[in-house]
Amino acid sequence: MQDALRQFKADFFQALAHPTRIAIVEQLREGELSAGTIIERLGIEQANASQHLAILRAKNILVNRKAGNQVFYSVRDRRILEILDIMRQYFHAHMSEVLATLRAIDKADKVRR
Amino acid sequence: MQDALRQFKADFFQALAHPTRIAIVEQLREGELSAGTIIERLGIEQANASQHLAILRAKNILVNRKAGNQVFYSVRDRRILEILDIMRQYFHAHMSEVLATLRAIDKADKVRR
DNA sequence: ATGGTATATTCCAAATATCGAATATTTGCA
DNA sequence: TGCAAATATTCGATATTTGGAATATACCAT
Repeated sequence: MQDALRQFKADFFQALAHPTRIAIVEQLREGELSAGTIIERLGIEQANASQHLAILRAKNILVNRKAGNQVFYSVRDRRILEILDIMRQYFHAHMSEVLATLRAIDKADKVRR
Repeated sequence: MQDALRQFKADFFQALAHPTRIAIVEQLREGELSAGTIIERLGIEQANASQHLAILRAKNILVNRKAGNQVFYSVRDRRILEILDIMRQYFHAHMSEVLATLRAIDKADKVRR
């Protein structure tokens, strides 16, 4: 049983373990948005967005509502947003590491060019 | 910059996206433990434990302290435990899915046998 | 019915994560 | 010094994740 709980938690974290999926959840902080709006705001590929949305749906982090042509997504449980809030405090407290991440990304960009 | 923050968050979630690593952090809830104690309590391979500990160290979720022969690990920031606490509320609220995970694991076990 | 718009799914290749076995490193002690 | 205990690292095989291209599906309007 303990194992199942841990697997459940691990699955949950795995679902959020991608910058695009974090970005999607953050976009939905204020309320539901259509898939198209999310794609537009994040500037990502349609297929890619749809795959990430499927993952978030499968883990029950998002729920969706069809309205005619469109599909509107929203965060199912506000505790998920609470977790992201704590995360924000957490990395404000450890800003130096965030900056290290930033520098690493910048360096990788330079290599790529 | 926004991207770096998201990458940082994603890395954090990724670090916790494994049942063994969740178990390790939970073991450390009450305070530091040696690597050997963690291995003993979880009943996992030494090499495997060491790899997971390395991941948690790399993401600064754990800190370690050498004392002679042994290495003691502890959770660096109690906000990490807060996040796990919220997770507990979260899956109590969604126990039916936890049970579904449990059943899925059970089923997989049966197939394996 | 036909075409257009919105979204989802499938397929494939590259990248990454995982595990156990073997090996290496560090430290304490005879 | 040399051996044993504790921990870390490397390596190779396998599994999972990821993104893009192509394709499929659902719904609406004409």
